[in-house]
Amino acid sequence: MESPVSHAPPRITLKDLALELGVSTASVSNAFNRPDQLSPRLRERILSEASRLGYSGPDAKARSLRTGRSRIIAVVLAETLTYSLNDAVASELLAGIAEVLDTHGHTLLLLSGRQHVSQAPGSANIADGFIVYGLMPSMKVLSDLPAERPMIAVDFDINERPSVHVDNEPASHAIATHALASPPKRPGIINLRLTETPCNGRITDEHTLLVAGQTITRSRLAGFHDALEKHGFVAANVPMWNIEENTYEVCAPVIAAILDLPDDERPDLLLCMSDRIALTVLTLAEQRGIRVPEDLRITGFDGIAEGQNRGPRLTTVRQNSVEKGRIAARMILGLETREDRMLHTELIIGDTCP
Amino acid sequence: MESPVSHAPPRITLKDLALELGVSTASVSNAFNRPDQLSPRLRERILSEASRLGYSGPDAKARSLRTGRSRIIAVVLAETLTYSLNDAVASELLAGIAEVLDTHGHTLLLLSGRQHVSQAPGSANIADGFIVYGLMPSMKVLSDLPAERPMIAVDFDINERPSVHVDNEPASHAIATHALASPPKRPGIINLRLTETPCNGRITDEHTLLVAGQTITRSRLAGFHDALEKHGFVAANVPMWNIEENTYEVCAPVIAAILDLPDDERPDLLLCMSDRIALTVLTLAEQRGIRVPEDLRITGFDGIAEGQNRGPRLTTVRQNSVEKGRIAARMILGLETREDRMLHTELIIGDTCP
DNA sequence: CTGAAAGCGCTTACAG
DNA sequence: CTGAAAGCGCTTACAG
Repeated sequence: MESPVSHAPPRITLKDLALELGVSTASVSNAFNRPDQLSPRLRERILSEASRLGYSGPDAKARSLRTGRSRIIAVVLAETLTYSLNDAVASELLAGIAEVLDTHGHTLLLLSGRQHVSQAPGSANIADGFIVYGLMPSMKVLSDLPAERPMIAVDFDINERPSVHVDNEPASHAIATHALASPPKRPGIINLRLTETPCNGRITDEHTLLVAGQTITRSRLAGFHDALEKHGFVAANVPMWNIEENTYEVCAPVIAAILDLPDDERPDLLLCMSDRIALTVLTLAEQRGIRVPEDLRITGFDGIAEGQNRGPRLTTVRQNSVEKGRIAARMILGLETREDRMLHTELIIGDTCP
Repeated sequence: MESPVSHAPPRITLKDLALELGVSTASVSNAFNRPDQLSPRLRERILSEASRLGYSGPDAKARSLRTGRSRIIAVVLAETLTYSLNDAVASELLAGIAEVLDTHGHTLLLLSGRQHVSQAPGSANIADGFIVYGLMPSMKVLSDLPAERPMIAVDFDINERPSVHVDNEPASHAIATHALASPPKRPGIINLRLTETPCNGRITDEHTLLVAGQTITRSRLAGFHDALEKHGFVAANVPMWNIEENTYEVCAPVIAAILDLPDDERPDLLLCMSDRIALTVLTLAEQRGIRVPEDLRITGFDGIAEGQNRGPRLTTVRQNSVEKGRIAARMILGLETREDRMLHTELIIGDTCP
């Protein structure tokens, strides 16, 4: 803190410190890493001298090379970091991961599957393990990671690697069943990233959907469709829209177009694949004087705080993203057996679809 | 990807690869790092053999030791990671930082000033530079960081280090002036982390406030007080409450107590130091049938999306947290001169205090 | 409890 | 364009 930002920083090393003190480098190392390997007296002397000379402990680069471990766990996010950091669900996942890593002396490195192009060799392989969140735009990102280190997939699958999921299909089946208990005239579905090629708007026959098993949104759709069929609707006839990115800005135009349909075409129930989508529907409906739930019922998915700490409260399905993160982190650290996990969700009946 | 999680991973090194190919280690290194240092033919041969043998590039631990640079920038957050990741303002800052780092081939390591206790030597000093966000609970966190590497303070100050701020005092002066243009009967202020000892509720004479210059909320308070005095109020008589953590859960009880005051004691204008606080006031007011803005006017601070993409829209001051992050990141990378910066804010007149 | 020594896996002048 | 060699700063058996 004291030292100014100088051009020739007198970087002091463990060896310098040992020399200065007239002890071996082993003792200095032990003073920092294994207190039981030397006398408290000597340890004290070493630490105080270190502090005096501005030596703040062994260099992490050298230590990680020597020990083969960095105590860093990387989280690889399918989306851009900018998006992920501002998405409530991703943030909760990261919070759960960070909580466990922190408790166990590890730190969190953020990587994106949508990096800037060039990206030379990359510092990714400094990490001791990888938690991969969401369907990667390219599998190359993953194959560049060192295969011998542990890797956990969250919300999608990687060959031979354990994954952590929530029960997407039962969850969306449950919420759709709840919504359909009082029959809508014109149900509609707003999907999230479900088409093979980008589509931000109505899904038509032109579009190919991602294959089941590839994305969780396909499972959510299956749950909706099954419930619709059971309630006498022909699933294929229920209109669907697609949203490319789970942000207000990207959702808004698609939803505006839906809400601006003539009264006799406008859906009176919208099953949304995320709370972000549902909240955007809610805001735009309020702006238009469309009454929720009288004229339009809305359901979400995720159970984020923003949908609950407000009025009207969102009817949704809560997934415990924090716990998802904790489990993934514990598996990476070897505190929990590395095997596929499936978390349960909880139906929350709010005001937007009582 | 193929290889199973085995117990004895046949970790291959650059040297092994060189041996296998019958070339020098320098050539292999150059194949990955400096394409111009060898023939395209040889480079191709090296890369394809590497790929065949499952060598995914030079080990980052060794490279960072050798070069002295890790291409990792650490962000040290004053709050817990769990809190910071779920806070909109912190997330925007991180997004701005990540955007710039990503563009320039760097990655982001998250550290917290409120770590788990023991935390041995720590991997913090693996980073090439440090962006420190918010007043640290203890300065020890900072003095443990290597002093010779660049460090930027955001939203607070560190001796001898450049800082990035927004114009807190003018901003809160401006929004208070706007609010006071139509005179309230009973104005009140809800502060954020302003007391020396924790206080979640009404601030009384018992409490000592943090010193000016130590925290941005003190500057915000100065702006409020100055505007109040100019409008004929005795600042010292305006009731103040304090919130310990900028989350709905922590805000709610304090705000509930304020709103449940008898009608003739309840403030009719609440100047809040964050949008999170203001939004919580809004939600709890709606639940109680208190009309906003007729019975109660509310102002926020930050300009987060959640306060704007909804109805009624929050009246607030927008700070560009993303840009704050971008600037800090550019300074750390040496893309911008390392000097104190002050960003301007923008008054947003929403529906909660027209 | 201490000290001398090897080596983690790279990159980079340097000489050819 | 290529190859031999030094060394980044540590930790860890190992012998004393």
